[in-house]
Amino acid sequence: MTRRNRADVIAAARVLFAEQGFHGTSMRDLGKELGIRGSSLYSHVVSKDELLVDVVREAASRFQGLADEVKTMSGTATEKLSRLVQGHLQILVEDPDQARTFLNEIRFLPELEREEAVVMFDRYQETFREVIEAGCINLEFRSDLDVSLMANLILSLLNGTTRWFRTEGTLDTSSLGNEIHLLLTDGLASAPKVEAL
Amino acid sequence: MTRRNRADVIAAARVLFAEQGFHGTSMRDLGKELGIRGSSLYSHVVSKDELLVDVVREAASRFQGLADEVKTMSGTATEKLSRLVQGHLQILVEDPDQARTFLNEIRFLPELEREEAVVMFDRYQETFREVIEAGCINLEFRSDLDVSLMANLILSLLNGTTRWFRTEGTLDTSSLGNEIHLLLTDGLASAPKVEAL
DNA sequence: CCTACCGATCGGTAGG
DNA sequence: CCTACCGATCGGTAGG
Repeated sequence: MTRRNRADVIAAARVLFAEQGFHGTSMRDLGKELGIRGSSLYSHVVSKDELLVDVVREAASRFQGLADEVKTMSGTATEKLSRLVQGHLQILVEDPDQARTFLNEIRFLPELEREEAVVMFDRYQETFREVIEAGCINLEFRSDLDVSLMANLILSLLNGTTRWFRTEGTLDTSSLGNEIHLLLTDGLASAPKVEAL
Repeated sequence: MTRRNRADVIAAARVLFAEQGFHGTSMRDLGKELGIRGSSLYSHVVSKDELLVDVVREAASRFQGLADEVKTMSGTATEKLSRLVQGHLQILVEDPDQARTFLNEIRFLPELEREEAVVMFDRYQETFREVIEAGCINLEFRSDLDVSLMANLILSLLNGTTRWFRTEGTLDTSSLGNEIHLLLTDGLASAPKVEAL
């Protein structure tokens, strides 16, 4: 085994913060995961808090990237929503530990960084609101929708998948995305929709 | 101030476990919340674990109660789903701290109690599956639905509301329930549905 | 319900 | 990256 670097330490933090929580993980736990002493981590990192900050920031930047992509994308609101759903799921699935740490441990960040993360996530959520709003205006979606409520509901649904969706199962990620998008646009009900003119 | 009892200690645990997490809350924190020493809690409770067990069990029993109600209820699948949505939300809203502790801290239970809680929650989720399944069979819902996937998605959406829904806002709980039920059955899309014969 | 205390563990530092 | 160590805090007990 070669020497560990900062990236290794952050990788261990993603895993253990996701599994045991930030407060349930000690620096010695992280060291054990890497085969070194807890105190040795301080040659790579200045504090335990910093590790959480790093994991949350890398997740936030992924979400930001998706938002930027959708903002410059052409297509209907339905297509943009589909891309948001698929892209969001992809981020959750590509690194589930990073995603779970982001979702569950964000509240344990130092105040300044927590506020920063909250602002970032609201900017991200704003993209959802814009897409839904556009769909309401051009009548792809019901025009009486509570836009920010719907954004909250959609994100709740997507983020909740981290609690039970496993790529090892029979359903792959893009199929899950299709199912979710269909549920969001058409619902569970069986009657086929009449096409709007 | 009169002497505190076991119920007071559990009440404090609901609040602090929800806000700071199980591992982020010390017995001294709980004592401070009640205006007594941390060590004094041990005249009401045998361990810190026991507090988490109690909070999780009381939440689980509420969900079980809702499941029992719906199982003996008459009506269409759509009506039963609506009752599950409203009832589930009511439980989350009536004691948000209890609900958040149940949802987020369940993984920190001692193994035996954790498995017990997982079984309980699956029994509860089974009620959702039964209602969806019935709706698929009688064509209220699309007959090709992946039933257990839909149950997971619906519960993800409902449980996610604990992260942002506040009763102090403009939207009351039953209106939220109506919005969610409408989203689940009919989706976002604007075209009116053709009635099934 | 309190004081006084236990051994274990915490995040982190010094010095190599 | 290690050993040795710091003061603070942890869950919990004894004895009143």
